[in-house]
Amino acid sequence: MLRMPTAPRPVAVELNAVLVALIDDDPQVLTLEDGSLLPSGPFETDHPTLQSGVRAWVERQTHHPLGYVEQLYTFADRYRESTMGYRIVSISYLGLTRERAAAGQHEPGWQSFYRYFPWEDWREGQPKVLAGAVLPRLKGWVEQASDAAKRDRRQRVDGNFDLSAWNEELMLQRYELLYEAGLVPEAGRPRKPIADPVPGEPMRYDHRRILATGIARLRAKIKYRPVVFELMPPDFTLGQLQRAVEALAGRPLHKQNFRRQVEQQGLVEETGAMTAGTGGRPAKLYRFRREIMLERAVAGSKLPLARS
Amino acid sequence: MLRMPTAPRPVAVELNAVLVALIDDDPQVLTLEDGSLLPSGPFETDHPTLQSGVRAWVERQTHHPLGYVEQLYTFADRYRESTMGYRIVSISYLGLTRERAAAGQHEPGWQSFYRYFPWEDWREGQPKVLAGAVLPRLKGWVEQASDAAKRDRRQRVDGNFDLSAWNEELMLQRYELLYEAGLVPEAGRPRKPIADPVPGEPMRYDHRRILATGIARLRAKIKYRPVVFELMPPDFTLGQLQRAVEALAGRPLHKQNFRRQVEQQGLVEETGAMTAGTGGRPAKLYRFRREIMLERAVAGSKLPLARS
DNA sequence: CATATATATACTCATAATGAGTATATATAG
DNA sequence: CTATATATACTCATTATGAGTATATATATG
Repeated sequence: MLRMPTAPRPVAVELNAVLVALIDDDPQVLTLEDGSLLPSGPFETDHPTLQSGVRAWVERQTHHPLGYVEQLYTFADRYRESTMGYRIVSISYLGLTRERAAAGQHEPGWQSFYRYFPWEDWREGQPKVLAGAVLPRLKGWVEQASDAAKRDRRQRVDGNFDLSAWNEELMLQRYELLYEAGLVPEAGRPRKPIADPVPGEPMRYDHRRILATGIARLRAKIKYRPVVFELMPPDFTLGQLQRAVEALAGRPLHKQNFRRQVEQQGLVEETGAMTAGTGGRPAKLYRFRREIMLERAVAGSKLPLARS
Repeated sequence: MLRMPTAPRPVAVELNAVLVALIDDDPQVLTLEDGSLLPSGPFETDHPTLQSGVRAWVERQTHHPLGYVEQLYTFADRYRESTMGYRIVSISYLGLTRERAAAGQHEPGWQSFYRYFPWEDWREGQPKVLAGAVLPRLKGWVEQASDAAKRDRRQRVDGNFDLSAWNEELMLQRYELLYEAGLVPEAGRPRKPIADPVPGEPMRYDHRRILATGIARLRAKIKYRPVVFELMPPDFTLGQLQRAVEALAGRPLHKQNFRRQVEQQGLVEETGAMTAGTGGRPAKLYRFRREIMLERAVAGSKLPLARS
C-alpha cells in the first residue's frame, strides 16, 4: 500500500503540570475544578522553547516563581481526541515551588498527594486502606484468573505491595497494577466504568496517572539529586528537612542517620542562627549549599530507613 | 490583551529513535545518511499509542524485533520549524535490540557511539583526545571569562571532567558543557558556526544531542534495571555480559566483583552448557531469569569499579 | 521550682556492601 | 612442555548503613 505524503493531520499541543509544594509538612499539588484536574493549557507557539512556555504559563497561574522544572512524559494516545477532531499531544511537567501558605491556612486548589493515593502514606505506619480495601481487592483479582495467569498476577501483587519491605518508589507501578486490575477509574481510557473503586479520589481524564508519574519521579529523584531544597525555605532546620523528605517519600526516616548523611555529603551549611520558641531544644539553622551543584555530581538525600 | 480562542496552529509530530545494539562488544547506534542522522519519521496518527507507533516504525526499518522501548524527551523548540511553516514537535525514543551482525562484518548504518563522543570511551584507559584536545580547549574557555564567571566555569569543568574520578553518567552534561563552550557544532540551534570543533563526528540538527541523551539514559539505567539483557543473546557467559556492560558504560570493570554482584542478585541462571574453543578455560553459559522482573523490584548490574 | 515532655545532637556498634587483590583451574597456541 | 588466555573461587580491609544509647536544652504544667 502506497502512502502518499500528506500534510500533517491537525494536532494540538497541550501542557500538563504536576506542581508540588510543601504546606505544613504536607505534600500538595496544584489542582483545578475542586481537585479533579491538573492545570493544563495550550502550548503557545510564540514561546522559543517548551521549558520557557511551561515556566511562563505556570508562573502566570500561581504568581509564584518556579524553582525547578522537569519534563515528565508525552502522551499522544488515540483516546486523546478533542471534540473538534484534533489529535492531542500532551506533554506533562513536574514543577517544584517553595512553601507558600501561612500555617494552618488552606490554599484553594492545593490538595494533598495522599488524597489521591491514600495507600502511599506510611508516615504514621501502614495505612489502614491497604489491609482494609486495597489488598483484599487485589487478592480477588488474582483469584479470578485462570491457573496460568494466576501465578503471574500473584507475583506482581506480591512484588509491588510487599508490606514487610515497602518500596515507595514503586508508586507508579502500583497505580498501574490497580488500573489493570480494574480497581481505579480512569475516564477517557478504553475501559468500562468501575462500579466499586478502591479508596482514593479519582481525577478526570488520565490526570491521576500523570500525578502518579510526577510523584514517583520525585520520590526517585530525591535520592540522587538535591531537589528537596527547591521546596524548602532558604533557612531550615535538619528536622524540617527531614519532615520534607518524609512527606515526599511517604515514610518515616531514622533521624540520627538522616543527619549523618545530609551533613557528611556537604549539602548544607550552618547559617549561624538558631530557632527559638519551638518547644524543645532550639535547632541550628542551615542553608543549602547551592555551589555544590557546580562542584561535583551531587547526590540527593539518601533515605536512611526506619523500621516502624 | 485578550487572547481569542483559535484553532491550533499546525504542528507536525515527528519521532526520533536512538536504536542501540552491541556488535562485537562495540556499542552501536542505527543511523542514516552516512552517520549524520538518527532515524526519524512522522507519527502516523492511525496508531493507537505512541509506543506502538514507535515499535511498528522501527521494526519496519530494521526488520528486527525491538526488545525494549523507552521515551527519552520531547522537543518543541522554535528553531524546529519545517520549511512549510509547521511547528515541529519531536519525540525521541531509546530502543534496544539484540546483537545482529556476524563477527567482523560491518552493517551499514550502524555506527559506534564513540565515533561521536570519543572522550567517553575509557575502556582502554584515559582517551587521548581528552588531554590532547578537549581539556585544553575547555581551559581556554574558562580563561577567557571575566573573574566572576571564571570561578563558575572552572568548577563546572572540574566537576564534570574529573580525570581522577571519571563519572560515566555525566555524559550528557559534559556534552552540554562542550556545547555551551562553543566546542561542538550543532546545526539549527541559534548559534554561530564553529570554526574548530573538538574531535568527534557531528550530526545534523540536534541529533547528536539526542544521541547523548539516549546513551546517558542507558548508562544510568543499567545500574538499577536489568536492561543490558535486552542487548544480549539468549545464552551468554559472564565474560560476555561484562564486556557488554563495559561497552555501554565506557569503562573497565573489576571482573571478580562483577560476577559476585550478578550472581548474588539472582539475575541469571546457568543453562548447564559451556562454551568451547574460545582459547582459554571454557565458561559456563547463563541465561537471564526473566521471571525476576515480576518477582520483585529488581536492580540492574551495579558497576564494580576498576582502577586502571 | 520540679518534673514531664518535646526536640536536637553526639556517639557507638554490628552487619552488609564494596573495592581490591591473591590463588587456582582449564583451555588454546606454539 | 610452556607460554598465554580466560574463568572461577576466596580473602581482606574499608566504608556505608541500619539501629540504637546517651545527653543537651528548650517549653509546658502542677
